[in-house]
Amino acid sequence: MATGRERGGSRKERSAETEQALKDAARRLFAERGYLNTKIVDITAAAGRSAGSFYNHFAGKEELLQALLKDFAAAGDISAETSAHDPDFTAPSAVAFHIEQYWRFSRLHWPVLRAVVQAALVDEDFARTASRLGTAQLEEVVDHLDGFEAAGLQPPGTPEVSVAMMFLLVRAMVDAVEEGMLDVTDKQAIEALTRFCYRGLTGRDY
Amino acid sequence: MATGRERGGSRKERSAETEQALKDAARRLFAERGYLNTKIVDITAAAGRSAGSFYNHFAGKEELLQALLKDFAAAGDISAETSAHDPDFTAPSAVAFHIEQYWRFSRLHWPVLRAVVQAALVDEDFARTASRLGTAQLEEVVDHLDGFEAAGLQPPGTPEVSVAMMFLLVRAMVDAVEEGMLDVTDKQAIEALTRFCYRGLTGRDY
DNA sequence: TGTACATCAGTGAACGCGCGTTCACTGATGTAC
DNA sequence: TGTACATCAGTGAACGCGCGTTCACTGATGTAC
Repeated sequence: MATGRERGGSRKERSAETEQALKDAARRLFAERGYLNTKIVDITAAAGRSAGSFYNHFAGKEELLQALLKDFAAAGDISAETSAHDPDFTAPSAVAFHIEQYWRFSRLHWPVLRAVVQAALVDEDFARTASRLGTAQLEEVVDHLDGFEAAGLQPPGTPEVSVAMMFLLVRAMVDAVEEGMLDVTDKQAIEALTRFCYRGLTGRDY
Repeated sequence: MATGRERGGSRKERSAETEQALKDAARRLFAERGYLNTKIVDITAAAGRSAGSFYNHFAGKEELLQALLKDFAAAGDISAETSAHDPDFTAPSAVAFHIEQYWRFSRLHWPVLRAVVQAALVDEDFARTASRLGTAQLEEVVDHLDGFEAAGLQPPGTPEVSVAMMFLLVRAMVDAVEEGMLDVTDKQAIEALTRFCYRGLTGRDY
C-alpha cells in the first residue's frame, strides 16, 4: 500500500493536504533548528511523507520558503492595518503604534523572516528578498518626521537614518528575544522600545 | 618541484607563511562571500596553496575561524582602551565615547564577527561564541546607568534592557552599513547613534 | 452501473554531485656521524 | 665539511560521506464507453 490510509478524499484534496503538511513541518523545523540545518528529508519525515513526495510539490527548499513567504504576504498584515493611523511622530502615540505593529508583525512572522535571512546567506534571490523586507517599511514611514521642523524638533540624523534606526532596533530586539539572549515580555519590550525611540527621535522626554 | 620556489627560509618560516596566507585569504573570502559560501579549496586556491596543505595547519574551517578570533582577541581592543573612560551615562560625552568605541570595534572586526554569526547557524560551538560576543559588553556597562536616579533620570526600561538596546542598535547599524543597505559615513552614523541613544537612555535632549 | 484503462500522488531505493578529507608521493630542509 | 638518512611542508589525485534529486513502481482515484 503506497498512498495514505487514513488520509481521505480526492486526489486534489490529498495533494493539498500533503503540501500543507510539508509547509507546516518546514515552518516548524525552520523555527527549531534554522533553515540551513533543515534537510529535505527532515521535512518529509516530519510531515510523514517519503522523500520523493517533496518534489511533487516544490522544486526545492527555496521554493518551499517562497511559498511560505507568499502565504504570509497574503495574510498581508504589513501595511493592511497600518493604513489608518497617525502619521506624525511628534505624537508619542504614533510612535507607540508603529513600534507595536512592527513588533507584533516581526514576532508573528519570525520563523519565516529568520529563514529568509538565513537563506539569503547562500542564495542570491533571497538576498534581494531579505534586503527588500528590511527596507520596505522605511519608505512608508520617512514622512512621519515631516512635522518635526514645525514643532521645533530635530531628529538625530537624516530622516532616513533616523527612521532606519527605529526599525533596526525593533528588529534587533526581536532577534535578541527570540534567540533567548534577552528575557522580557512583549509588553515590557514594546514599552521600552517606544520610550527609547520616541525620545531618540524627538529629543523630548516621555 | 613540490614546495614553493620563491618562498624562503626554514621550514618553520615557510609553514608560518603558509598559515598566515591561509588566514589572510580566508578573512578576505569570508568578507567577500561569507563564511558559509567559502569552501576550503577556495581558501587554499586564494592563498596559492594546494588543498591538502590546509590540514597541515587547521583541522577544518571552524578551527581556522577560531584562529582568526584568537588573533583579534589578542589585539584586544575590546576592553583595552575602554578601561580609562567616563562610566556615567548621564554625561553625553560618556555615551558618545562608548558608541564610538563600539562602532569602530565592530567595523574593524566586522569580517570575523560576521563569520562567527554565520558559523553559529551551523555549529553549536560558534553559537555559544556568538552569544558571548553579543552580551560581553553588556555587563561591563550596565552600571553606567547607576547615576540616573540621583540625576532624576529614568531609563526607558530595566538597566539591562536599556543598555542592550544601545548595543543592539549599534550592531544593527553596522550590519546595515556593511551590507550596503544604508549609506552613511562613520561620522554621520556615530553622531546619529549618539544622539539617538543619549536621548533614548536619558530622556534629555541633546 | 460495470468494466477497462489512464492518470496521478506517493514510495523509497538508487544515483550522483559537491566538497571535505586522506594519503602516497616529492623535494627541500634539518640532523647525525 | 661531506655524506646518508630523517623529517616535514606541500602536492593533487582519489576517496567517500551527506544529501539533493531521480525514477521505476504501487495502488488508489478519475474517466471513457
